[in-house]
Amino acid sequence: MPDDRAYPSGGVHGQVVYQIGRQIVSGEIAVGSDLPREVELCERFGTSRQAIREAIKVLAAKGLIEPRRRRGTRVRPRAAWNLLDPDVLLWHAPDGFGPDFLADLLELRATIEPAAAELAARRGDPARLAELGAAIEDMRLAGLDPVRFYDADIRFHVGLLLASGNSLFAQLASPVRAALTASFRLQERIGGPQENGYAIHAAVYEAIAARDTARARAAMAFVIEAAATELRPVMTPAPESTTGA
Amino acid sequence: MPDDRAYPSGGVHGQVVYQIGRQIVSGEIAVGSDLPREVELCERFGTSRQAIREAIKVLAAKGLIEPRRRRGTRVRPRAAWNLLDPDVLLWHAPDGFGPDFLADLLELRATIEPAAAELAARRGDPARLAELGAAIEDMRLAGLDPVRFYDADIRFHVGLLLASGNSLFAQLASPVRAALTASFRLQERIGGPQENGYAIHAAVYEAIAARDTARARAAMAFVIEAAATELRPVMTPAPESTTGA
DNA sequence: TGACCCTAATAAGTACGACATATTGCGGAG
DNA sequence: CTCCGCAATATGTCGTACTTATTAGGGTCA
Repeated sequence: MPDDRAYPSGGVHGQVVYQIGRQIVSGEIAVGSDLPREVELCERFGTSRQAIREAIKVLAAKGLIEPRRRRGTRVRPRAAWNLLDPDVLLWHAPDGFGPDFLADLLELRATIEPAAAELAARRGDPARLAELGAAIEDMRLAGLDPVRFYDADIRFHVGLLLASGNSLFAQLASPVRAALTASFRLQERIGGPQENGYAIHAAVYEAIAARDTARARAAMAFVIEAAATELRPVMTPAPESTTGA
Repeated sequence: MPDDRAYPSGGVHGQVVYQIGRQIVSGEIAVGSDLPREVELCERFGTSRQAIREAIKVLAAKGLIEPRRRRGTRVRPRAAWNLLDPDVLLWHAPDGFGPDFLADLLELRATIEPAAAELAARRGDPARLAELGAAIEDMRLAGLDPVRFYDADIRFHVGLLLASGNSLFAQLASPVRAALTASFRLQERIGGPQENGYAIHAAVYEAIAARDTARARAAMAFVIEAAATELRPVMTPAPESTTGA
């Protein structure tokens, strides 16, 4: 699982970043409310003010909070959060994202990934395309084994963004990975991977390998549409649990 | 200029974040190389280690550097940088992005903005659409005044992303704004705004206001294509200056 | 009574000094 | 020549003291 997130990480301040970050993203600390004072956080976490301050600076760098003199440190509105930041996305995961955010993620995928497929078909680096082919082959070998299938699936979709040759598309690997992970968890409730999963992905790869830009785009759009169709009935019931492990 | 960046900001540590961030992004501190030791940075900036450490944590949170015990703090490969982070983008601006990165930005715009136009046409909040209309009207009034035109232009494109109703599309306001700002600077070399600028933007707005999704998408794609066509001759000569203000 | 200014309290910002800990490279023993 | 262990190094953590911006509240004057 080649992740790019940095928090949670070893070290005291990293733990604090994760704890507070999770509490904010999960809504436990409400948007617009004030964090406890630094000294109070020191007592709560049993750490020095140095560690607390470093954690606050990290969270502020990701747009979650805004420290100000005398007023204290306030949680910024969600629109100000760096939602595409790998860490911020990761902190969403335990709560399952929620139907609205998942829908946004799917729309982003439906927009980006077909374009990425087209670019990869047009100018994709052969080495990258080989990795895509390997991922497809692993999907075939995985059969109905969910773990192997999902792993190969992620490798394919992320690899596609890298193969697009666009550094900004590559940045969207985190949200795509997050969306896939969340989708897997939902799909498991209705019984494992789709039977046609391998076939529709292979169609994308073959179009890219054949340098057929239009077909690559269309095939990829179909993959996303299939995922959206499958998820639609599952994601409508909004989950209420905030205590989920 | 409604910005969402946080650095440069008041305060000592904010200055350090900006200085080092700029040096890394501009290449003055090479990728893969080590930053000076914290104590040495203290002397150089004339600050305490506290401020230096907070700055390092902020830059690490944005993926630029990776501190490690005993080894020191190393500049991470560019692929690890959070290129969509508003601050990281802003730190690119003084160097003019460079042709490759600008091309990536344009591809991102060409992918995202037509989709955003379609979504805005489908379900855009009337209040947001009104803002779009106001921006269009300002573009008309601006005539050939570059400053007014560019301001309205940015308001239109950013407003469109907000009107899409997708929180992740909204996150891409920063890169879009960055791309527009960079484009303006290049276009000025070949003589101000395009004459048909207002007309092609107005076409997008009218399609959205008429809730015509297909026309909105097509009109927006045309706007981006026009911008790309106009920039193509200007952005090929790679700028050499790193000393820019 | 109401508006205004000044003061004091507050919480983040900065600074300095010390120690802890992980990691790497070097040198000696086998 | 290999391997083990020690020492050097740079970040990580801690504690305390002081500074500064900001705001709330009280007191004064019109």
